[in-house]
Amino acid sequence: MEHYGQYCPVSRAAELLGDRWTLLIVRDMVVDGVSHFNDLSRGLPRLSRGLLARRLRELEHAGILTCPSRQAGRRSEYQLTPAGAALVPIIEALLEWGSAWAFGEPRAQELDPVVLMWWMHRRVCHEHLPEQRVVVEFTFEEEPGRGFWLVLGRRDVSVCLHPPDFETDVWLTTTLRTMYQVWLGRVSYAEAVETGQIQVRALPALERALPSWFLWSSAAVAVRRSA
Amino acid sequence: MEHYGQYCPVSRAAELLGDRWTLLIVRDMVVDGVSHFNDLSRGLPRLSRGLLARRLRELEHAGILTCPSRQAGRRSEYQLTPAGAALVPIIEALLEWGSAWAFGEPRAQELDPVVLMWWMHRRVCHEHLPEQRVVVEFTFEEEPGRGFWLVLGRRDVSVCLHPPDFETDVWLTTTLRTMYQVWLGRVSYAEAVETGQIQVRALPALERALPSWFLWSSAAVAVRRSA
DNA sequence: CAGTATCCTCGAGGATACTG
DNA sequence: CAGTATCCTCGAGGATACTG
Repeated sequence: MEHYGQYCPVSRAAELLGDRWTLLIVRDMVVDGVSHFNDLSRGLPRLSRGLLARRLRELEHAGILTCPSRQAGRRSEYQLTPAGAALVPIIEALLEWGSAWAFGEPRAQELDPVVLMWWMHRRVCHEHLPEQRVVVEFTFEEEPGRGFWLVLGRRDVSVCLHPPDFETDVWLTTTLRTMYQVWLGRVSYAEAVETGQIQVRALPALERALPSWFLWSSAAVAVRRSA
Repeated sequence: MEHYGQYCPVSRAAELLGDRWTLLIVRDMVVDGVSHFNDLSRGLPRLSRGLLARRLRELEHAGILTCPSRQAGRRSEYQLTPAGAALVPIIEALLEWGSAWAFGEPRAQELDPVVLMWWMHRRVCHEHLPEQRVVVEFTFEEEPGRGFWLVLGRRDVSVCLHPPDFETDVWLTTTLRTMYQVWLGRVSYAEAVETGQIQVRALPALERALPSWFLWSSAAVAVRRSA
């Protein structure tokens, strides 16, 4: 960002962090430990890959992250520097303020099923998963005729937008709106099931265990506190 | 700012606060209690008045400030709403991080004498001023042949860019660079005088009292801690 | 997988003049 | 004093195609 021309730590910080998308890239890295180009890109689908590459370069130049493994064709890994790790209080302050003063019902454009699946797959509690791989199929009423699958294994969790090679174990039907609200802690999963906002079909043991598999959003605590 | 399309409190906050200049307007209001259009404008000379007006409208629309006294030709006063007052932790987090990771020597373009005078006049300790009005004349070596005056009265403090109607009581000669460093607490006033970086000419009583007149920057504590 | 290069558009914001 | 209105420029960023 162009310099503000003010000898002040706040404006210096704003120069490095104020560009569009920059704080959301930092959020994903700081809060959820995302570190690969494609993982960042999939979580920020409205950010073009060209601009993501540029923002990462700018953050590197600002001393906020490094990419020691950068090499053509290699799976490069972005790591936060100490300056980057020190951004936690800024993200937390934005989270607290946003939860209290800028949050509410989701906008239509915010209800992206792929982003939600991508977020959920990042926040799975591997230790609570069954030994055997489980496949959860999501059907959202806003997207009829389309399915979304989470393939949950202890080693590896993946998102599928087409039927995976494995049989579905748990069928979950709800609205995108409800699933997002549960993700953010505005409605508890148990409550959504009780009130019929989420319908589950699975073996009873799996149905009972399901809520323990997900950690939900890291923002949920702040959102619930402000509710 | 255009929506990010993510149902997340951090991105919602970034949408409201991420536009260029917005955080600096908030800084001036939250930290120094600036509330009038022209006072904001004078502290942010690189922000055009048209854009300042627009940003204030956006902040009003975002529920961060109100302007109850708006009326043509009236001296309107912008006030922070509770949502605006709740921005303090965000500004503080930016200040701490900026002091630690984005601060250092001033850039040439940051050494604006008018902004410094304007900042200093906002942070005067009225109770410590003499009963009689005092005029301090600043000469900066980077701006030879030009003078800057602070007219310090218990009731009213003003900045003059031309010789005021009152006689100068204190002559202060230094570099803009030094004065900015003292303002931000990177160098103490006493130290700058001892080492000859600031030269003062005044009656001994006034010379002794002078350092008590100024509160220096609200950022000085954080800057000094990170030094 | 993780980008770069190129072309193109549109909107942010400056400059300037004007006003209740 | 505190803005608004108008015109104009330039650069941010999307789209697309390509690459070690």
